[in-house]
Amino acid sequence: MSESMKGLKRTHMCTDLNVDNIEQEVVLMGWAQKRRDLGGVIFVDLRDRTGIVQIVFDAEISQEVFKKAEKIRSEYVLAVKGTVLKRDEETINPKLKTGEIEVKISDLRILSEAETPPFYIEEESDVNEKVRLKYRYLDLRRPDMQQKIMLRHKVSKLSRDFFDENGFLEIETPMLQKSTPEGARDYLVPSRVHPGEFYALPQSPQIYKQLLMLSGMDRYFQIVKCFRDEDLRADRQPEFTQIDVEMSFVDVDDVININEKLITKIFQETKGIELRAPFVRIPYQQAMDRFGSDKPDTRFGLELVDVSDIVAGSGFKVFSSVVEKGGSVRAINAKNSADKFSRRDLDSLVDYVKIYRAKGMAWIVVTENELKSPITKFFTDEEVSALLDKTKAEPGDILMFVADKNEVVYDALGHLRLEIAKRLELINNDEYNFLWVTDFPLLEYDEEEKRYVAKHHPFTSPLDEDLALLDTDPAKVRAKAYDIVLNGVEIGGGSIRIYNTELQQKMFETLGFSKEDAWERFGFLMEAFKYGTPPHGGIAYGLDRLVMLLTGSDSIRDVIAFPKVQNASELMSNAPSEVEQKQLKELHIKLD
RNA sequence: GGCCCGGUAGUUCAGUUGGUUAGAAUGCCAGCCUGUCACGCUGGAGGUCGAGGGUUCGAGUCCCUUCCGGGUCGCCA
Repeated sequence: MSESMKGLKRTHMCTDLNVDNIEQEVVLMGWAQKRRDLGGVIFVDLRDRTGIVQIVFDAEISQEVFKKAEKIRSEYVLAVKGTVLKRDEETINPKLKTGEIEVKISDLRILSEAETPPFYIEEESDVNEKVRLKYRYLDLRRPDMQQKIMLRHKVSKLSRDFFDENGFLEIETPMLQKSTPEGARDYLVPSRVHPGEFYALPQSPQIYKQLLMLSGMDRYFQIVKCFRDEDLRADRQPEFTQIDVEMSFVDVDDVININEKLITKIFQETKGIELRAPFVRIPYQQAMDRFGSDKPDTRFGLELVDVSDIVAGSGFKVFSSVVEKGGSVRAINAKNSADKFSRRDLDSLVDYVKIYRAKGMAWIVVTENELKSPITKFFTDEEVSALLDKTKAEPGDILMFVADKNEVVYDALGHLRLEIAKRLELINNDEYNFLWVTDFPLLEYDEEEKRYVAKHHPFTSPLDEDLALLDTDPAKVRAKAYDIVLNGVEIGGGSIRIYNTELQQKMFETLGFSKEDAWERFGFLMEAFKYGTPPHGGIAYGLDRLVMLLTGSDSIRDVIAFPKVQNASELMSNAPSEVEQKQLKELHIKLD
């Protein structure tokens, strides 16, 4: 049975009502959260996206309405007309925003009945995510999910308003574009009219936004879906949303300044948090040396200490040989952890660093009277005291060492640092530490491909002072690239771009492209640069990650209305799926 | 592709060394109940123990394969 809502027009959302509405006749529409039938009186919690209000059915008002109210079950959709009443002092519910009032109902329509949902619609539901995602439309009825989605809207809206006020134009760029196999895997879209040819879904609107600068649009932004066909993580979805930004006639400081204003505004207006700008800037190399990561969480210490010079000539071959081969030995001083980490805990930390390819982890437990350690016996007294000195070790501390190629040492200790902080509960969840990591390397050497690849992307400009190194020592060239990091999460990244044909071509050469190959793939861009290109640069934010952090969620799935699961499928609709032979034939595709 | 964790009523979970008819809470259904808001009381229904195979007199429990979900390494210009 489903009744018409004809003649009834909603006057208020559920939690619009308060003591100012007393005696008013109102019409509400929403879902029955819960029915409490006491025999002669029935209470129903009526819910919409604003929250809950209690409605009351009394047999004395109308037998007919009362009979109908007895049929109400969870998640029935109701339209009700009634009078707002003040609750008696002893029946006020302080847990509800509308707890001081209730609505006595004179007319009820059951607009839609509902099967019993597979899980109860409530805040902080502990239901398995598998079930939640299969019934995502029900999951999204839960108040905490609705708040997340509403906050996401607010961040989008604030961004749009901010960019509009600052002279940016929102311009759409193509979803079907040319595949450029540098970087992540593309999602490919077959062309029906060009047999054997494919479009790619954008990994980012990078080239188009640069061309928009060349077109004189001056300032661009777009809140835009991007696609990468790579394995998923808690903070990685195959389709995700970027706040994409590009500006003309700017250098690094200009981009950073305006973005600090954006972030400050978002935090002010969503969380009421007053951030202090300018944010800290840390050059990439310093970030690696101090935190072992290019996205450091600076809410706690535990910084890395390089002890290579102390152990280089020591009798401990594991350490000295690593230094000889150009690697390093670095340590973290876990302050005051000696009574918190048992031998077994240390063993588990040794296993932990092995995830990141470290071969092991040495440790020294410093106590009032002695050093407990499997390695101190290999060092002279002078070496040991130099180690304690440099790491500022005091009784109660534990020193943890990893020796390897720099890359491995950074990775292992960078993650170990986070793990120790987690275990020692050093992280304050109410703190929001923003910082910029700057001066990224332009290139990194890819052992597999035996060539340099762009660390950011191939359109990134080198630092002016490093330009000459491009010929002599490409690995040393730093880029005008910057990431914005919040509490150890990279929420955005960008760069100042190359804006002339020669440098762009040289960049492709350095990346090992033949001239023909570069022109075949990116010729339209280099051709465009010939026609008068303003210096330009920009940034792109991961909107999902930003909202994840703003809402305190553990996964970006919680801030995306209809996310994919780990194998990139969608549990509700069961996408992807096989298609009909006829469709394949039209697309000139034969399956292997 | 690798490693780790999980899958038992609708839901959240328990299930001992392999041993009777697989339990609890909650939800659901029915009846009663005029001030509840985790309403209460009485009664009831509800299970392919993810799937397939194996070991065994006997498997939710042990073994193999496989599917599904989560985390993570690789990967993510």
